Amino acid sequence: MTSLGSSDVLPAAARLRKIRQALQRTPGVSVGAMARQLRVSEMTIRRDLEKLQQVADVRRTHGGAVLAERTVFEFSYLERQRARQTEKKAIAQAARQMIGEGQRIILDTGTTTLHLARLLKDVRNLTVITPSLAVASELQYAPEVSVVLLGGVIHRGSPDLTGPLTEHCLEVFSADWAFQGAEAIGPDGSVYNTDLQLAQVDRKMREKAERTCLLADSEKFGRTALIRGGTLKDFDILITDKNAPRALSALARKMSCRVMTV
Amino acid sequence: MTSLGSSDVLPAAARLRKIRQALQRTPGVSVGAMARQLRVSEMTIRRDLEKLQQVADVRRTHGGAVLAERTVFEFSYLERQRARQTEKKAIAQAARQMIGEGQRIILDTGTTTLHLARLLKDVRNLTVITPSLAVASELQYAPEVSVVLLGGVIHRGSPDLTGPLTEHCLEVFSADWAFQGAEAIGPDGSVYNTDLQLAQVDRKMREKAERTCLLADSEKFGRTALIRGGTLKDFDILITDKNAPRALSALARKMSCRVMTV
DNA sequence: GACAAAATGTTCGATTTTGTGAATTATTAC
DNA sequence: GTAATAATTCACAAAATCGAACATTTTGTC
Repeated sequence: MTSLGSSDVLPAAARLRKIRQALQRTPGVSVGAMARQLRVSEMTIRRDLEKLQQVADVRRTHGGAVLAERTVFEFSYLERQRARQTEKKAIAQAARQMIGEGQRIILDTGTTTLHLARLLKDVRNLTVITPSLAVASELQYAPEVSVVLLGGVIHRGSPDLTGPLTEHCLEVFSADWAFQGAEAIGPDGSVYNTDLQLAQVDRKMREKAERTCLLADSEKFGRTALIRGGTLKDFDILITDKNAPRALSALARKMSCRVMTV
Repeated sequence: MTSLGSSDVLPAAARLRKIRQALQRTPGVSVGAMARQLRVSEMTIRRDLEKLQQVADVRRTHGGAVLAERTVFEFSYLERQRARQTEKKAIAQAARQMIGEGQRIILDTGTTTLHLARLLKDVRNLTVITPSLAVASELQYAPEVSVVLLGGVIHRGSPDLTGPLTEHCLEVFSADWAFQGAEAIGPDGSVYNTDLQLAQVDRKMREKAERTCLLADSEKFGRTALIRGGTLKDFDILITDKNAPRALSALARKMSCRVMTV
């Protein structure tokens, strides 16, 4: 492949082109390989790569070079659980029914609320307030929906913003609904989060919404987690699935929280 | 010495990409398989995975690694930024020199500031406050940098947050530096933006920073744009490139704005 | 051909990356 | 629960790579 044409050294410009081509084919080139292939010293290749880095989308690395990354902005996170997708979708569907045109709603972080976000793309004149980059991303192109992203600190590997700034942002809003998930719901009706900051943000959200709704599939019941962020009393409605424990209805009623089962 | 075989050994960075690609194809990779496939020791793969976990959407597992779920914001505006790349990079480099460890800086929206963001990944103990999803995305995996995303409304097709909420968020901060771009700089030293909200947010940023710096390549001079957001008086330093007009220096001096040319 | 300028090659100490084996920790099987 | 097995981490030595300085070759110009 390299041996076509003259086996002599190439002019500099041609060498740069060859390096660039090689980069296009493979995920990266090594200084040594290029030097051998183009019959020049390694130092020359290094200087070439330095040059290419200046003028082209080539990035120098130890041992060689790679092509610069494409420019797509992505936030990534580890999906908590793929489990219970069906239940979560059904719960989201039920929540969707409660939202009307022109409303302002607060959508919390979580997989269930993310499902809900997907169902909101065609609600007319809707305002969605959220600390979740995933929710924001999901709705960014919905023409009828305006998305307000709350401020906050970005945590590595997590798709949501939390912290004092997030609470501070919420301060200025008032919404028709707040939809939240939970990590666990104890047998006494306590609602748990994994994280203190998250719990505080959640509390503030409930303050700022006229009505509040908790989305929790049946797996969440009877467990606990690190932070007790509130109780069922704090929610107007709880939406869950058919596998939720029997005792739940009575418990919720005592705490003046309506239960919807899907 | 280099003439030995080993023609298929990739530089480290390329290996990281291969691993990431493999991860994209299959739900997970094992340390052993990767080591065999890439002809390196398992220890090397472990170190690679550790690195990937730090800087990318990869999560380590016992025995291998998996890909974290991604949230993608895609914006098309980057296409036109090809122009003046070299100048913008050089300007960003100069700005980088002014930032020290442990500082808090505000980074505005724009392609030049995005270039600057790329140079900040290894600044220790840095806090970056920004309304730009692109900047936030760029720095989300920098282990030493904490990123505060300001709240605001997401506009379709634009990777940044603006509006009253953004200003409200800025209220609580105070920073060492504010770095901003501009759409145009008039012959009288007026600084122009394309958008009123952006201009207002910019003004607030300057209020909240001890020192302010304007990043503008020479193409911006002598033009105007929709909104007059401020003047060179509002900036302590202007960084530009060699092609900037001669008159600029005198003009800037009159407005007590230091000029750096790269 | 003679000269200067640019490009390339060489050498070498410093730095980064990699491999190895022992000690430690997690996972699995029982 | 415990033992057996696999994976991980740690520390250190070996190997590869880097870049600067200087030597050498090539190129362009008169």
